[in-house]
Formats: sequence, structure tokens, C-alpha cells
Amino acid sequence: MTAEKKETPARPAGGEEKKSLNFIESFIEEDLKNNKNNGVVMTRFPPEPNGYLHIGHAKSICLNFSLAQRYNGKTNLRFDDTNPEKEEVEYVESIMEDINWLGFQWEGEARFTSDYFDQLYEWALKLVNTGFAYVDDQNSEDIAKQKGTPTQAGTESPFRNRSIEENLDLFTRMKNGEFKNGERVLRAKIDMSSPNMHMRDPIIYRILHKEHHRSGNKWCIYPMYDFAHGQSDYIESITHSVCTLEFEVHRPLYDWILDHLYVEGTIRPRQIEFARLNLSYTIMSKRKLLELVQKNLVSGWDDPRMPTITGLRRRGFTPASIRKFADTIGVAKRDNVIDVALLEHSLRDDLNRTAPRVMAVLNPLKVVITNYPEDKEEWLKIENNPEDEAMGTREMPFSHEIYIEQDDFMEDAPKKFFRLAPDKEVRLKAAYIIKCEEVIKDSDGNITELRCTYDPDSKSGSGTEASKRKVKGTLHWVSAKHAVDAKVRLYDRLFSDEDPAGHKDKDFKELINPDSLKTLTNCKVEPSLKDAEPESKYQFQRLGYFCTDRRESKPGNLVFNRTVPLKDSWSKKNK
RNA sequence: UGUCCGAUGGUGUAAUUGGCAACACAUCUGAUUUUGGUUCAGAAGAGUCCAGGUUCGAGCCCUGGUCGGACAACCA
Repeated sequence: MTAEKKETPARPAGGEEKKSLNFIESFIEEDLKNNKNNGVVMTRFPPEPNGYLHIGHAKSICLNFSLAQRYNGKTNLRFDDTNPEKEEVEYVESIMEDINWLGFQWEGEARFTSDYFDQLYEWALKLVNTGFAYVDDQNSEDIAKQKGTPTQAGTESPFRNRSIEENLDLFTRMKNGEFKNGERVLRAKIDMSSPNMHMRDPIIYRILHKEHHRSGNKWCIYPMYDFAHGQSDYIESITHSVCTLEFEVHRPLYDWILDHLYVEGTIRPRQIEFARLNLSYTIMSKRKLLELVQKNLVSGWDDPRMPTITGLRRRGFTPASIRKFADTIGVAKRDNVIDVALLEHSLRDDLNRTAPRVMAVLNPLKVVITNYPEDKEEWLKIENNPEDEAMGTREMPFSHEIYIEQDDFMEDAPKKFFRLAPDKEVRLKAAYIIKCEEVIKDSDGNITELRCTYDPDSKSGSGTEASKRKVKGTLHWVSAKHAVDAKVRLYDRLFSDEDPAGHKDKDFKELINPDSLKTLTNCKVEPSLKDAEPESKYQFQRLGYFCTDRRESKPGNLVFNRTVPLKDSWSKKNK
């Protein structure tokens, strides 16, 4: 059972542990075994540039690129831009940026379906010439009426049996701009009684007098998705055209069209469908996401609460964590809802290893160390990441007055409260053990200050008996006089419902989490953060992972976004 | 009422192609810890939608159901 077989099929190069194949990989290996495409694997990611990419697209991107990588193939980026009414260059640019940020590089230049318009037109002509396409003069309502229903056959168009010559003439005139929008369409002649609605003489070209973001005014007829996608795959020699499940019913049409154009000896693409990603506590619909943006329910496409790639980036997600996530969720054909906790897990897993630890106090409470000289300060050495010694150490100032977290003090503390309370001791991380001697309050009874004493012999790492004493709690802190001010945004999930789009009786907007954003303006961070560049990632010790906002944070005017809190079994226990 | 697709712990994904269901997340213990983090050890949780059939043996094959999803845009 240990002996390796001599001939391993075209498996991934590189010593990757054997993992079971997903169904797409099985298809690919089967094709490879049958020497179907001369051993070549070519995939593509084909977004329509009509919006921003989200985490669901990330799944598809990771899938397409990793499939190609695994079988020594390549991946194209192709913009499916056949509908000039919805598409914009702004989106083209954001999509390219997002893919690169995720860590992928497509083969050669980005491609555009619009670059193939000439070829597509030639193919349409070919269908017309062979009697497999005809021009229909009817308007969309009439065509829709004749389409039938899923359970009832359609009826044939009165224009279905025009002569080839007439079709040719009409189609040419469509192209030449002799007709207005909607006056004519080109249809494939297939089968009006097919149980598959997409085979009932689908429209393959329509008239649209509209400037295209790339081809300008060259065309006033545009191919429909079904008459563009498969051929584009074919032009690019895509071997495996991976798309989501809703296109499954399009596959017969995809194949029908290819049947009529295919040239022997060329690579023939194969469409394979997988289940799109659903994530709990969020929505994935472009339309709904757009609504959030347009109604100012979020600050934009890159609002850190958005499931867009640019939003996740601004929130502080790492590309590696998203790739890991995509790999972990796998790919199959059944509908699924992934728990956001899994996304957060791969994030924390990555950040735990890579994010330097720093101290930041979000809700400061002043602590005066009464027996520490007022004019004294000392710089204490502290590790940057206990998970990775190579990340080194830094120094942090300690002085007479410090800030601790308000949550880290309780006047009447339960026995399990390991933090500061009257007459109790805690360790200040990397510093000293202090004891709370006195609680100062204002006239309203609010705690304004704590007076503590410190044990001078308890300095961390000093090796003294006192330094080795076990105290139950360790707090983060910041020296008051050295602290740097910062604004911190505490983000939480955008929706308080697991499936915001899944309620018939409730609009998803009603389910927005009212506490999804809390802004704190009085935060105190350690001085080493003073010059933090935008998009820097840190672990605020004991609090969570935070990053400097890539748009608004500047050295001297720090704005942090909470990416994700640390796991917290304490507050969980107290719920 | 049609066609296509799917159904495995709370959530995902596996199961050497027929050999008594594994991994991850989530949950819960305990240990370690100068982060109530991490790490480590462990627990609980499905008998694979249902009913038949084939077989020595079925999550995998067959038959018939049930449930869920997709499809009737001159969108992609």
C-alpha cells in the first residue's frame, strides 16, 4: 500500500500533500488521461465589468487560477463586455486591481469579448448562411409570448422560415444601423418546443445604438451572452470553462453553438458548473450591494463592512487569508452557506503569525503609579510577536501615569475577574506588577482615575523572585505622556441576521446591524505607531487585529479599522 | 405541469470508485500561557433524505418517491 505507482497522471508539480480531488479536478484529470487537449489546461475568469468584485468572485478567481496552476496551465482574464448599457471602465480597473491584490496574475494582457466582435459577427453570418439563424421582426413582447413556459412548448415565429438571402440582407442592414433599437433581432433556429427554454430559438444578436466603452460606435448590434461566451472561450483555447450553477441550463446552447463553429483539431472548451458561495450574515447580490451604496447605508463599495474584495481589503483582510479560505471551503455542486466564522478563522490564523503586537487603549482610564517617580521614564523591551522570534523586539516607555482599558477595572469584581480591582494586583504586560490602592470618582460617581502602587522588583524579564510571581491577570497599557492619539473604528458584521436576503416578509435593509460601526475618537496608542503607514496591520494586544485605514489614516492622524476581534472566551462566558 | 441539478454531524468538504463515515470550522472540557490570544490534549455531535432492490457487503450501483435549487431578460 505504500509503493507509489510509476506513472502518476499529470498531477500537480511540487510536493503537495495528497488531497482528494474535487469534482472539477476529476474532470480535468479524466480529460488529461484521455489526452483530450494535448495535456493542456487553460482556464479563465470572465467578469462583466458592471460592478465590484466580492468574496464570491474571489472563490471563482482562486478556483480558476489554482486549477491552472495545479496542472501547469494558464488563466486568462476576460471582461465579458457585451452590454454597453451597464459596463464602465471604472469597473475594469477595479477588477484588475482586486485580482492582483489577491495575488494572481493572468496570462498576457486582459482580454475583452468586445475584441472578438468581428469574429462573432462572422460566425453569426455563418449561421445565417447555413440556415441556422434568422432575423425576427417582432418586438420583445411578442417574442416572449411565443416562447411558451417551462411546461408549455413555444410557438414558432412567423419570420422563422425566411430565405437565407432575406436574412442575410436584414442582418447586414441591422449591422449597418438601418433599424432602431428593438426593431429586429437575430435568433438561432433551434427548437421552439425544447423543454429547455434556452433552446427555444434564443436571441443571439440585438440592436443597441449605444457607445461601447471600448469599441466606441463601431457597432450598433451586440451579441448576447450565449452567443459570445462559448466562442470567446473557444477563441482563447480555454479547455475548462468554469462557471456557476445558474448557467447549467445554458450548457446545451453553449455546446450547440460550438457544434456549428468547431473546426476539427482545435481545442474545444467544456463548461463546468459549481455552486456559488453564500456566506452567513451577509449578502452577495450585486444589485443589493449596489443598493446599500446608493442609499448611503454604507460609505461606498469599499466600506470595510462590505463583502467586496476592496471592502475586505480596507477592513484589513490579507490576500493569503482569502486564498486559504477559498481553498478550505472546497467546491461542489450543492447549495451551501458558509459560516463567516470560517472566514474569520483563516484571517486570524494568518494575522496571528504575521501581525506585530502593539499596545493600544481604546477606552482609556488613567492610572497614577503613586510610588513611581513623577519625572522618571524607562524604556522597556517587548517582543513584537511571540509566534515569531524573527520579528524582533521594540521598546516602550513606562512612566508615572499610564492608561489602561476601562473594561480592565471593576469595583465589585466577581471572583473570576482576572483584571484590576480594589486592592488587587495585575501585571502590566512587559512592565511591572501593580496594585490598586484607591479609586477616584467625580461628583457623579464616575471613575476618573485609579491610584496604584507598583512593585519595583517585579520588572518583566528581570529574573528576580518578584518578577516571577504569578498574578492572574496581565493588562495592556500605554504611558500617558507618550501616548499617541488615534481614531478607531470598531466594525462588526453588517447584518444581524444569518440570512439577510432570505426573508420574504422582510427587506434585507431592515436587518442591518445597528452596531456594525462604532467610532472611538479618544484612543491612546503606543508611540511606535506614530508614523504608521496606511494599510499597516497590527494586533492590538488583547483586543484584536487592526489596520490603518488605507484611505484616511496618515502618520500624525491615525485612523484604525478593527479587522476582527481576538477570540474572547471571557466575554462569551459572561453572556 | 416540463427539463436540468442537488441531498453526508450545527456549517462546509471528504470517503482509496462497493469494504462498517474522515477532516476543518463552530461548540464544550482540561493543560500551558506575562495576550481570557496562540498552542496542546480531549469530548460531544451524522449512520449518509425516504422506501424498495442488486450484493457476502451500499453513502457510493438500480427502481420509485420526497424535499431543495435553477430555467420563461433584446442582462450576464
